[in-house]
Amino acid sequence: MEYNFKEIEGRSSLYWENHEVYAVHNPQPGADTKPKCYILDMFPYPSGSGLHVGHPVGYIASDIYARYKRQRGYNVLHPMGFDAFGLPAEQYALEHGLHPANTTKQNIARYKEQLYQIGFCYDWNREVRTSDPQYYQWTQWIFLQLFNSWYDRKQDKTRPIAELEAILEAQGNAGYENEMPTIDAATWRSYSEKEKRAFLMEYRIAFSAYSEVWWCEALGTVLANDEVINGVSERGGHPVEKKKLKQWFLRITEYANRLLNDLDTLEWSDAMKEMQRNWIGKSKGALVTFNTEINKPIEVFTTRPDTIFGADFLVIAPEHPLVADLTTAAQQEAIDAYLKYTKSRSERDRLSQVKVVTGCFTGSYAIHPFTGAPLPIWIAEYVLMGYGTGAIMAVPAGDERDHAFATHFNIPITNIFGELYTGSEAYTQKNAILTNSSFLTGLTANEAILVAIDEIEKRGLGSPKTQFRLRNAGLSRQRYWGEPFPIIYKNDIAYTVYELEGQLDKEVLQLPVQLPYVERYAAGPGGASPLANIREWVEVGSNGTDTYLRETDTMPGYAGSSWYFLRYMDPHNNNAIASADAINYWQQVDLYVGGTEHAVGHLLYARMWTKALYDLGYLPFHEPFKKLLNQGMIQGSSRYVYRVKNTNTYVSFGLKDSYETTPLHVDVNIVNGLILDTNAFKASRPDYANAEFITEDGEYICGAEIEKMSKSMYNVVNPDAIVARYGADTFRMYEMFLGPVEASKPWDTNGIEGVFRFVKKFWRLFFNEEGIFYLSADQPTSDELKILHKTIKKLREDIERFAYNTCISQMMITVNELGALRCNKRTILEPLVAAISPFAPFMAEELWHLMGNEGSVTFAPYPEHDEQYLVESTKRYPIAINGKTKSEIELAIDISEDELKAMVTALPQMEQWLGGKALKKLIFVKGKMINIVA
RNA sequence: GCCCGGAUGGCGGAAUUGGUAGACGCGCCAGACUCAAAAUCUGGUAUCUUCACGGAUGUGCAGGUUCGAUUCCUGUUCCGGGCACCA
Repeated sequence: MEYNFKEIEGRSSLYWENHEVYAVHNPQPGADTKPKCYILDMFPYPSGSGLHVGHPVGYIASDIYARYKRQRGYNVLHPMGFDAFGLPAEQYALEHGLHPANTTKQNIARYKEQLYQIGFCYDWNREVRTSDPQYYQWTQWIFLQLFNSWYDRKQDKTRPIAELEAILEAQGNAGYENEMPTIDAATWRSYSEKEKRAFLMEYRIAFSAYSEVWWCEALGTVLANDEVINGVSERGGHPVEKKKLKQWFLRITEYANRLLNDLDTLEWSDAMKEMQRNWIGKSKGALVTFNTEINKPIEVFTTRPDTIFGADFLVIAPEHPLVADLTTAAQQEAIDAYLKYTKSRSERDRLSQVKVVTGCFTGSYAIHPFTGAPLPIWIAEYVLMGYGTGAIMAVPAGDERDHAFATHFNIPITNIFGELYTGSEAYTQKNAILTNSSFLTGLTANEAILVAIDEIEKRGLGSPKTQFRLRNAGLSRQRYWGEPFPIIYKNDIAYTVYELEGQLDKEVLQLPVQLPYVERYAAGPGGASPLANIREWVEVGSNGTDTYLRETDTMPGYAGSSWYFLRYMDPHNNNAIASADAINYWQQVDLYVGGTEHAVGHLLYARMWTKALYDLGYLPFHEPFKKLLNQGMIQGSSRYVYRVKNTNTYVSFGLKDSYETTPLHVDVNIVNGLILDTNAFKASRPDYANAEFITEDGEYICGAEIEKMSKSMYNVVNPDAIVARYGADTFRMYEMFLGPVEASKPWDTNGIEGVFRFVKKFWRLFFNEEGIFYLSADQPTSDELKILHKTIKKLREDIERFAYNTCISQMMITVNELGALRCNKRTILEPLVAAISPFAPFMAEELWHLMGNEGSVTFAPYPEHDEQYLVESTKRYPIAINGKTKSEIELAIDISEDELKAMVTALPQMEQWLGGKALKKLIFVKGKMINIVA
């Protein structure tokens, strides 16, 4: 029987479905069961264009591992779902008038169809969609936990806000100030409800605060930072302005240290950990207070307190609260102009244009805390209010930016590095011995830092301080297609829906707070979310004295994706995010597979949510993803045609240099290798219909280029077409055969033929010359056994290290060797079917049943190798002269060194190899090689 | 600028701990089968040199350590990714 993948794959799919082979069960607590293994893919955002061949790489890699682990006896949780809230769907809705709920549903259906045919062993009963109210009620629930929590810095732990209230009530906040002033219990008790709520807001993990957004009047919407380029909108180039809005944030900065330190416990790539470390950006330094002429002190943060005697001026951010006070009348006009300039600049602009030095003198001076020297105070855009204290002491001799600034504005520079400072550029290394630095003179940086901080503290000028680059995460979006906040403002004070119980109708206060249906997605008044337009939804009640209004912002994409791995454990639970039993059983994700583009966003937020839920007692673990595997990108291989200038004639690649041509992308799907299907080309676009070709030997040869796989390059290859032509098993294996999972590599449809041939050869081993399924019951030979056991050993080793490309190479070798031996013995082939099953599950399932086995090959134990079949009696040793291999010799494996030496030195070629020189040494590494040193 | 990763035949890649560089596949060449093609099968295929046996060179480049280096060290070039006036 010929290998007919369509029939085989249809039958296997049906079998899996009818027998619910992929259903995963949570065992009863305490039951004696298999060990668990949780293997997770980063769930996709279902875009309108479907999957291309680059998307499934990670899914196939994790699927192979999941199937392997099942065959090794694990209870494997391997689910899939959809990150279904998000901007593109809303943008599409704005442009086409289609409701995001509908387009999202359609896109998901398409994705599922594509995923289904590739044969992933997902338990679709556990599917989650972040836009499903049954799902997002728990996203809202977690938000409420975060709102109802604060961070206890002493215990380094998230605690319920009620416990903070009890502390305030009993003793005030002494010892628990965080960023707030100290108050005593009497003061707290004297506060009004509004004052108390405002005070607590400064402690909550999920809190609200004023913050700026980019508002674009012409587009009628709020824009993200990267949608604003050079002060205008990316789409359409419309003017944008900053608007101050009250927004929700997560106090992720409280977790900075733990997020940093716990990286050491994770099996992630060093690159990935490093990216997170950089993002968190811990730096140690000191806060130092500089008094000013007007007696309003400025606090600066510095990582180099050792260079304090080199401080020649201060720079504060344009947004610094003291700017107005410090500006003298003479400088007022210049400062106003500069502030106007910085207002027009996005933070991205301010941080990216490194070469341009701008700034403005306030007219005031600060007083150097040690020398008493007057230091001019400047404002400049390179100092950001959001980092440190928004003020720096500028040390031009030791900092490049400060140096450029001082040079640009002709500010005199104090040299504190002796000859190491040349005057033309700053000396930033820490190995200098300080000069001209009072009590620090003669010390190196690392010594001086300690001495300086000590002295600063002694004189009450400041204190050591650790600063993080990480900022609190914005949780508000002025958008429609996201989770509504379960928050209601009673007389402008934010309350959770639960807190208002008894004051409003029950339905209004229930989770989920449903996203209402809208017809229009345009922004609400003053840059508010589209939800603000729906008065009947927003205005949930009024009793004459109190007004109740819903929060109209929605949550960003990362809200739903920060905890989805928990929901898969118990996806239909209506009483909790997942039952405690389910969470205790499945625990951390053992293997998480996804792209590096989520290095900081998603992975950092998910880690923070996990830590908060752990602190609050909902989880028994504080890191979500134990091992992380990053799949590389699949690049596209573009094809070009060369149009002769001002004609409709196209010249083949090899002849194009004789003409003046314009290279044009041509759809890779109408090119076979490099040969263009000229008829398909003519049919592809009306303006190509009359195209003429200058060919080479009758063929039109295209040019080729490796580029990103994208629609605009016409190099997108759809997996559906590949599966239709070669079958899913071949597709799965070819994706893996291309190279290591982590590496980026170009897609080349041509190469798939090799894998397709291999699959057909594997299949043919099970059929006799008449095409009848036939396996022999004969005893296997030692050669056959050796092939089998060598293969099993290699497969097990390579699967464990995710080297699937070499697994497939090994199976190709195996099939070639068994084919040469015409081996059709059941004892050899049956274990091979089980062994290939993770890679080619459809074919394996079919063969498994043809061999008369009951049940699915999915649970067939993965074969084990037996060393006894791999023992060799002899070994072909390479003989090298001075490290260069010259010859080979076959020797008994257990030969002694003396025997070997006698044998080798007696070889007739010895004289020639030594070339007249004496034998200095003979190196023999047992089982490896022989080296003759002359 | 800083941090991380990488560079091996015409192409994708292999070599797991310092021990026969180029496994496996694509492509290409030759042959078998065929009226022919497709499919399939067999053999060859790093480079230079030699009629051949063989010899020399060879893992981005320049050095070093070692009996022996794709692998370790130093420097350097190029490519990819991330971060970026972060005080």
